[in-house]
Amino acid sequence: MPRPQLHAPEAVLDAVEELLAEGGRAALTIRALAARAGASNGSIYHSFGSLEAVVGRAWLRRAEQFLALQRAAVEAALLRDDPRGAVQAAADTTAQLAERDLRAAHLLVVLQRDEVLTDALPIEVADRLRALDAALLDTLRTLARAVFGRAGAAPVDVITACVVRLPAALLFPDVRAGHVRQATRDQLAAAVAAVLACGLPA
Amino acid sequence: MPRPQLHAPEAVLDAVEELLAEGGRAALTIRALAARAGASNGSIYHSFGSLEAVVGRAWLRRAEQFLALQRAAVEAALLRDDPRGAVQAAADTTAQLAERDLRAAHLLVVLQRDEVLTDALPIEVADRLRALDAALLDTLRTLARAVFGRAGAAPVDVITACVVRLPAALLFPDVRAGHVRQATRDQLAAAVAAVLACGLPA
DNA sequence: TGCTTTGTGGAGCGCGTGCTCTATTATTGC
DNA sequence: GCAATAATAGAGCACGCGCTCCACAAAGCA
Repeated sequence: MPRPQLHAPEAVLDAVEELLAEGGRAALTIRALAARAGASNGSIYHSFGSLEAVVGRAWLRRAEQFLALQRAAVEAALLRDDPRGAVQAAADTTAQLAERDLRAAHLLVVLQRDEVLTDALPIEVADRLRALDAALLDTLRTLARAVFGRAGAAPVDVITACVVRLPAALLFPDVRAGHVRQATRDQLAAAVAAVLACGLPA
Repeated sequence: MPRPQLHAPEAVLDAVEELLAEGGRAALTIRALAARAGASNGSIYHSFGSLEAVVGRAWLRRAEQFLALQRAAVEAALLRDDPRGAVQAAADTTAQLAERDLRAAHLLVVLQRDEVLTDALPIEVADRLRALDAALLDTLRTLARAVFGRAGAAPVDVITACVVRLPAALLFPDVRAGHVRQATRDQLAAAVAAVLACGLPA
């Protein structure tokens, strides 16, 4: 048997989150990461292959956590036969995640998905990222069907506004500031209800 | 008299907008900018002093345009004694600007204010940026007074959600895609009305 | 026609980056 | 003990970056 692993990959991903929280994507360099994780760059390259792959895995870890939370909340509401409550719950997931694990929410807020899914990612990571895209789209379609009775482009777009864009606008600044205020969540709920009431474009 | 200027500074700022539209901030390098503007890097440094200064001036040009548009719309609505209409108009300003000059709106959407106001900016540019901050805050306070009767932190925060955060969430993706849809503007109007109706946090 | 002044062009400097490469170390199976 | 395996450390490479520097060009003034 070979030499055992000294630095757990999970610890490297934690260091990624620390650096991102402190200085954004620009502060996340191989050297800074190695120093923070107490490893060497050679070691990081041995286990991850590239910096993009490290970022991809860090994002993946949190995005999967987020989507699982969202999916559970949506399904619970749908079991209660409450489609609009499901949309509200889906929209509020970022706040939920921030409550449980602020650093996880912070990562997803600081790094846009498009900054993560680049051309040079290892196939396996890219595949899992695309699978997450599909899972989110599936949730959006489920919500569209539950609220509007169908899952075409227009209904899904309205749901996307409620579940993706509005939370990004209202919750993300709070997450960046380190605390999600109740007033913000109330504003979000009101805005989501209003956009849903707006209905489908003519 | 000295040698006359061969490359108009305005043309360089136009080139900035083109590069930002094509590849985001990462694509905006001195070399790319010089090539696009048909100038040399020496020439650009002679008239601007640094890349940050170029970006600052480009942003400034469009932000001043934006704020003038917003201010005019707000004042018109307030003259009609329509405070909530003034908030709606202020929120819709990005869409208005995109209609008149898509590239101007694009610049403001692609580049966040915080990415522009860095430490190393020339004093004059930094001062004008801070003056813009003050002007925006003034507009927000005016709206807060008109709607809520006072301009404390809480009322201003509600107005900020309506006029800054909601448009960023709903309109910016459309601007990036090159076209602001009417349905999106309707959603924004509904969301703004809902957040206003939500009132001040208890 | 110099002289001064200011804009222009582009070679090149120093630096930080992602990444590679290799010697070394730690572990297990024989 | 010794070979086999794989993780580790870190020097170093190539590259692109912002920026500097200076020789030169184009204009008005004497």
